[in-house]
Amino acid sequence: MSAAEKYDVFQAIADPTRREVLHLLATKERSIAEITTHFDMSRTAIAKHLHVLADAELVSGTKVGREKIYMLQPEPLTELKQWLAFYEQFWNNKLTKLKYVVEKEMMTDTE
Amino acid sequence: MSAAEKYDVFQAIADPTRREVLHLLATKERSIAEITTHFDMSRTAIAKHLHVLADAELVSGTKVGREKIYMLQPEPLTELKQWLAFYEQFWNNKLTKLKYVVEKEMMTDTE
DNA sequence: TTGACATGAAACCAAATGGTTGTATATAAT
DNA sequence: ATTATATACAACCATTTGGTTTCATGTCAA
Repeated sequence: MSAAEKYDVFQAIADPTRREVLHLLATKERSIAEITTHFDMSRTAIAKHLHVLADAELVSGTKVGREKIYMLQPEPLTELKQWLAFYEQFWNNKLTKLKYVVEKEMMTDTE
Repeated sequence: MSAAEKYDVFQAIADPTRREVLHLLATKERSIAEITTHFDMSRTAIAKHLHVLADAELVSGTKVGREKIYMLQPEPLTELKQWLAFYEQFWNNKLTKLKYVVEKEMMTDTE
């Protein structure tokens, strides 16, 4: 069961419906039908979204009887976290500069 | 100059070219032409990507002479960070379990 | 002022995306 | 055995996306 790797994490989370699905699966495992009840679209559409998420390995599904139960697999989000970490230094710099300015102002104001 | 808000951060970073553009702008401000030299596509295509990024407020451009200089605006990434933070608790749980196992092994190994 | 340069904007296009409906198959319940 | 349920899969469709080419405009340099 290798990943076709057609979709990566970035693409997978780009769609708001898929983010909502992830959020639902964060609470607990759910069947396709159960997930569908939370949306205003067909079961097939949701199944497709789940395939995209599974392709990005953000969820995994196992067949239980006639149901397919999907569960969250958050590991691939580490890639996103690492990507973000690189940019954090930039907005942290801004905050640092701001903090410096504020503190300087406080000193000149109060003394 | 309000945001048309057609694109959000999630969509903006979904495209690998746009992520590369962001990475380039992290180093320094650059003109459209300069950015284009790093890619194998037309200047117009890059300009479109920059519009998407600008729409998501991840970059801003100012005209200087006949050039348009774009710079990184990392602030909207905080939204992404917050989104991620929610899911971190899940994979942290897994890591915590792993850490526990490792430490337990170390103790039994070294003492 | 004339030409080269940098961009803007419009028209166009193929492929991908996000949805639908319809049909088939496997499992559960009566 | 029959019916209802849960899903799979294929075909189809409209819109969006990511790219192109072409033409117009503004600015810099000679």
